[in-house]
Amino acid sequence: MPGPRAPAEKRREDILRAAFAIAARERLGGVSARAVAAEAGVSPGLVFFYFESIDQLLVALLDWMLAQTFAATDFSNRLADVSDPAARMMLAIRRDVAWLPKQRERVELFFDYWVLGTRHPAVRRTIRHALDRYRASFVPLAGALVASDVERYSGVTAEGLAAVAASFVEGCALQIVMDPTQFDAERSMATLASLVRSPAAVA
Amino acid sequence: MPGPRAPAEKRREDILRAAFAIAARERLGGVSARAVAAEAGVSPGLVFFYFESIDQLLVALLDWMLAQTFAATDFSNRLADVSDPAARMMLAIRRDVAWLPKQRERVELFFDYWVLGTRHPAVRRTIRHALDRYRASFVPLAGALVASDVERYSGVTAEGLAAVAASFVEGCALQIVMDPTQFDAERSMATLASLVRSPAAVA
DNA sequence: ATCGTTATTGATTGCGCGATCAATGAGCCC
DNA sequence: GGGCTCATTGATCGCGCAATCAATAACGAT
Repeated sequence: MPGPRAPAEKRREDILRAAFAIAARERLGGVSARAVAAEAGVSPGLVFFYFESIDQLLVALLDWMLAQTFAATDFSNRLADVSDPAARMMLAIRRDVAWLPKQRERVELFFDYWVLGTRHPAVRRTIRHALDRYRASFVPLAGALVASDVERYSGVTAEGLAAVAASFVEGCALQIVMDPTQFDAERSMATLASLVRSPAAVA
Repeated sequence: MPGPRAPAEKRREDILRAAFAIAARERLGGVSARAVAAEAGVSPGLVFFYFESIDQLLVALLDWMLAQTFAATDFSNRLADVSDPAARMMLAIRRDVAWLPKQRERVELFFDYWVLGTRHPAVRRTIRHALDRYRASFVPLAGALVASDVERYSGVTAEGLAAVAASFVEGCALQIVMDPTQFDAERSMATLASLVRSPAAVA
C-alpha cells in the first residue's frame, strides 16, 4: 500500500510548500490535514508523521515564511548609497511600503497569523519577535536622523522614532490588506516626507 | 415543551448579547449555535429562528458592535475646546490611541472579523466601510491643520494627512493587541508631536 | 372556553475536522 | 536474497459543528 519514499527533508518541504500553496489561496482557514495531503499528493496520515499536529504544522509554516521573507528583503536595497539621514530613513520606509502590495498574499497571511497568535502562545512569541526585529531595524537610521539635527528633533529618541516608523508601515500594511483600492501609498509617503523634513528644507 | 415567550425584539437582543459575551471571552471561534443558546438560556434551534444562519448572526453582531463603538466615541471628548489645529489633531489621535487598551476585546474581535471577511463578502464590506469612516473622520482636522500653515505643510493634502493619522492609530492598535508590555503609547505620541509641530514652535 | 398562530424545544442528521493505528511494502544492510 | 527498519497508506474513531424539523405549549383573538 505504501507509495514511493522520499528523503525526510524533501517530504517535510513538500508538505510545507503544499500548506503554503493552500494558505496563499484560501488563507489559514483552508489549511486542513486532508487539504494539505491532497495538495502534496500524499496521504493525510503522513502530515501527522512529519508534524505532530496541525498547530505545529502552522507554526512551522510561519517560521518558514518569515525566514523566506527576511532573506528576500534584508539586502535588496542599497541604503548605504544615501548619505542624508532623513532621506535614508524615508527610503527605508518607502522600500518597505512599496514591497507590501507586491507581497499581498504574504502580508495577508501574516495578519492571519497575527490573529491566530492572540490565542496561540507559540505563534504569538514568534510574531512578537518578528515585529520587534522589524522595529529594531529602524533604530540605527532613526538614531542618525536625530543626531543630524538635535534642535529639530529635541525630545525624540531613536527608539521612539523607530517605533513610529514601524507603526506607520504596519498601518499601511493594514490598509493595503483591508482595502487596496482606497489606499494611496504614494500620497501617504509624500505626506510623511513633508512631516519629517527639517525646517531648513522648508525655508 | 416550549418555555416562556418573549417579545421578538428582546429575544433578538438577548441572543446578540449572549453572542457578544462569548465573543469577548473566547473570540469568534467560540461563537457556536450551542454556545450562544446556552449563554442566552434558550434552545439551539431558536438561534436559527431569529438568525437564519450562524454567518448572519455574526454579521448582525458586527453591525451591533460597530454601532455601539461609534456611539461611545463620537462625542466623548470636547475637541472643539482646543483652538490650535495641530493640538486638535494630536488630541484626536491621542484620544483614540488611549482608547485602544481599554477596549482591547473589541479591537481583537475586529481583527477576527477581518479574517472572517476573507470568506464572507458582507463582512468585508462592513469592515471596509467602518475603516473608511474612521479615516474620513480625520479629514476636517487635517484640513484645518494644513490651512493653518500652508508653507510648513506644502504638498500635504487633508486626505493624505488623514490617511497617515489613520495608519498610525491602526499600527498602534496592532502593537497594543500583540504586545501591550512592549508598546509605549506615550513615547510614540511624544515622537509624533515632535514631528508634527511647526518650525515656529521649534524655534 | 376554544382555536389558530407561532415561538420554542431538543432530538436528529450529516459533515468535516484532527488524530490514531494496523497493515504494508520500499529501500537498505549483510 | 533474506530480513529489518520505517516511511507511507487509508480506513477509522470521536468530536463538535451548522442546520432541520416534528412536536409542543404559550398566547392573542374571538
